[in-house]
Amino acid sequence: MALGCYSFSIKDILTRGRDARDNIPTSRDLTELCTLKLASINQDRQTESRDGSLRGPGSSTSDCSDEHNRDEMEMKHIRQGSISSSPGLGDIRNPTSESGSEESTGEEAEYMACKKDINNKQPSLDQDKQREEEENERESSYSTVAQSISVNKKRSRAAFTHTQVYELERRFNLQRYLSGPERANLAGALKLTETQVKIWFQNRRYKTKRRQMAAELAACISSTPATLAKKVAVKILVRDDQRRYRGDELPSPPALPLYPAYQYGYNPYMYCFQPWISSNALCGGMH
DNA sequence: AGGGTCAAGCTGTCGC
DNA sequence: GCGACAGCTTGACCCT
Repeated sequence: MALGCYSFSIKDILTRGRDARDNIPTSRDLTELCTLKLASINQDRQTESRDGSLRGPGSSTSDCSDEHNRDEMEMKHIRQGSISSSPGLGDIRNPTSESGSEESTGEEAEYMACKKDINNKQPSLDQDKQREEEENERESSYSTVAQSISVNKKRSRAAFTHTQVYELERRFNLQRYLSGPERANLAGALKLTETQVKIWFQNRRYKTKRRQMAAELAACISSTPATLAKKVAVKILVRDDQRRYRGDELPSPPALPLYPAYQYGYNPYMYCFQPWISSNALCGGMH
């Protein structure tokens, strides 16, 4: 059955729309898409490295030394503030690290509330320097604000500075996985915690994967719906006014359970098509 | 108000 | 058992 090529779960139905929208590049995404292009080049090498020996590419011994040397050089540049387009890196401050804890706190929530106005007024990368100056001003008063306000348990989300994100993105383009020392170096240079760097890379990998899957799916569906529809195998029952099969040769519908998969305890919508299947497998499988 | 984004939370898996 | 990962989900923030 042709429709079997597209199996899906209820969960997919509920979330696919959002993922598809994720694939639509916003103005902010345009920058990311440029960097993703380079990232995809490195992906295979990183994936090979990751799947190769130890878990995690950064753990591979040969890569580790090279990457580590490069890492040291990068960190040296960062500490010297010599990286183009990222002025004032040495001034990077992070609210969570300022609070002395890896977890988000109520203090941070207060900080973020203060930060909100600035972020609204300074959305452009061109104004990064001015924004960071204002952030530094604000952060100097942050500690006193945090001390004076009772702890609010409401969960808050740390917003990394443009410079921090820039450096994270730049590093992500170089390598999708970081070893422990590399992560520690990067975290130290960006004034983030190792956990924050680790989580950022996890989220970034997942984001990239989601967009790739959505793009492949969209491209495949838009290019082949007619083809898929044509590839339904149908037995010719009558040709030239003559029956081609005897009655007992035809499968009787009641003999075929409607959803046989149910009998074996797995989702009938999931048995054929995985949404992350490659475009080759999806498009080429029917030819 | 509703939807998008994203850091962080949660769960299960895997290698050591 | 621990740490890192994937694959989501949650909740706060932001934009229109």
